[in-house]
Amino acid sequence: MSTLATYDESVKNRLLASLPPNEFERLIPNLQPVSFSLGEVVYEFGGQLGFVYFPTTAIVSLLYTMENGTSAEMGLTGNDGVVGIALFMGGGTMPNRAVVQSAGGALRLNAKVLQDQFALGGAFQYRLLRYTQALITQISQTAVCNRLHTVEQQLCRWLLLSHDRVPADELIMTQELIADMLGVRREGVTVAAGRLQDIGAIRYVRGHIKILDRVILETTACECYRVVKDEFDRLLGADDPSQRQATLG
Amino acid sequence: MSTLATYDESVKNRLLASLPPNEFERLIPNLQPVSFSLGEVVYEFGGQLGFVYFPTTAIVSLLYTMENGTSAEMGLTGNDGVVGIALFMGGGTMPNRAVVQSAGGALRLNAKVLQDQFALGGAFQYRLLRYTQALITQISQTAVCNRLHTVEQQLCRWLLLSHDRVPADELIMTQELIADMLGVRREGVTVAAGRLQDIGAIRYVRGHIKILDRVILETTACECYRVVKDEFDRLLGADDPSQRQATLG
DNA sequence: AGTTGTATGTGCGAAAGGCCACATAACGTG
DNA sequence: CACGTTATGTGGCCTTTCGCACATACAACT
Repeated sequence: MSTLATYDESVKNRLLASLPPNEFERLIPNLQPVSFSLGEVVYEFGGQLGFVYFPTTAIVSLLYTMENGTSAEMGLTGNDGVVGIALFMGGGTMPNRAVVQSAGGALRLNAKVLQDQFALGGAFQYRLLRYTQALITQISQTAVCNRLHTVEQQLCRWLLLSHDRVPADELIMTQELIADMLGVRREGVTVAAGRLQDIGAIRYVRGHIKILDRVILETTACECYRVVKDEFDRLLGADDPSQRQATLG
Repeated sequence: MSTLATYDESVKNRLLASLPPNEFERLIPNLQPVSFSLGEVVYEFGGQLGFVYFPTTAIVSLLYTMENGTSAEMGLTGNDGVVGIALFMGGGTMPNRAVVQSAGGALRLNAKVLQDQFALGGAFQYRLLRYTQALITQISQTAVCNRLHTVEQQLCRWLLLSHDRVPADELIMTQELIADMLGVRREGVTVAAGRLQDIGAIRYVRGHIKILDRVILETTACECYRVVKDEFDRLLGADDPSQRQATLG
């Protein structure tokens, strides 16, 4: 019934693309391309997941929502990772929501297949766990950033993280939504974005943000962006599966 | 050379105690009891770990330190978990520090043995990953809490989390150190702690904090404490390894 | 072209928390 | 028991952010 994913589509997700050929090809017949629209909810607080998703062009935000309705973003997953880590970590559900922050495609993988492949302990397991560790770093740094840095710094960090995960220089995102992500007021974002526009780092019109100068953004951002970026590069970049024995036949 | 851990000591760590007898007994000969003093650094930013540690009576804080020296706590590990997840998650190092927040004992396990046992994919792997997921929840909730809640609420959350992990009603901890953990000023803690003392929740004298009334603390705390507590109970409480196939012979 | 909805800009007062300076109080040590 | 050290208490001033109210501006559709 469902369309099968092609090789070309599957390599767009860097986690999948980093797998050795035999594991990669074993997965392809189980991957189904899906399309996410802006604002779509991938999973809800405590909701059981039937699939994990490997974004190709979509970006998904992990959001925590408080009882009083305020929310904040913990992390971002793009074509570098996977949404739904609770399925292989063993908990089944997570106490947060995953919302599509940038429309695009993803490849979904059935939970049962995922768990079977994970249990084999090969490069797939290794990659999934390393990605999870990178995600932990991102969440941690977000926590610190929330505590210690200004809205402007956080906005820069957020713009850079998002920009890293889309192919274009334009982000489709209103200031209102960014405010929700950062857990601040919309007005605070307006003011900070206005400053960034004044110094020529970005230009924005009604929900369309153009990244003009990454260098300015990087110098205006707090160190948090770089720490997260470096750790992602370290953990997901150079492929060195020899660091761990492959228990694969 | 090193003393071996006894059965009685090993069951004091709940993660170890939850293992089926065959896996538990296989680990015991590899566990060495160690003793941590207050303030001792278990591992540094980026430092290679030779061991993981299963606290029995000690409590270990995971701290992020900024370039300007300010720091904040991401999570807390007591006898419910393990310190050094980077060793089985595959990254080797983590960009944070682990500091002993409450002196006490732990059991250490050699990295190589850990990885070999982890690769077997049995209940041990299952438990370690579930604990890691619980830790992710704790870190995430800390992030949100930092963003949205008052120092007083955070102090309550912190006192409750710490109290859950020690056998006594007294915490050995100065307000200065608590301020570092929460990423706030020492004076802010003084004021908040003063209020909690006024309403009869705690009593403190020079680094000795007595928990007098948990109910008051729980009502004064934000929801964050309960969310984390519930998730820990769900993930680490009832033992149901049948949710995942044991690939053990 | 006008209307409507959504997005953004701006200006207050209030609150929380940061930074600084210093006062008090407990404890240990000689 | 005098002293220095460490821990806690307090106040004053400043910055950041919040919360609210409302002004403007762009975009799409009739």
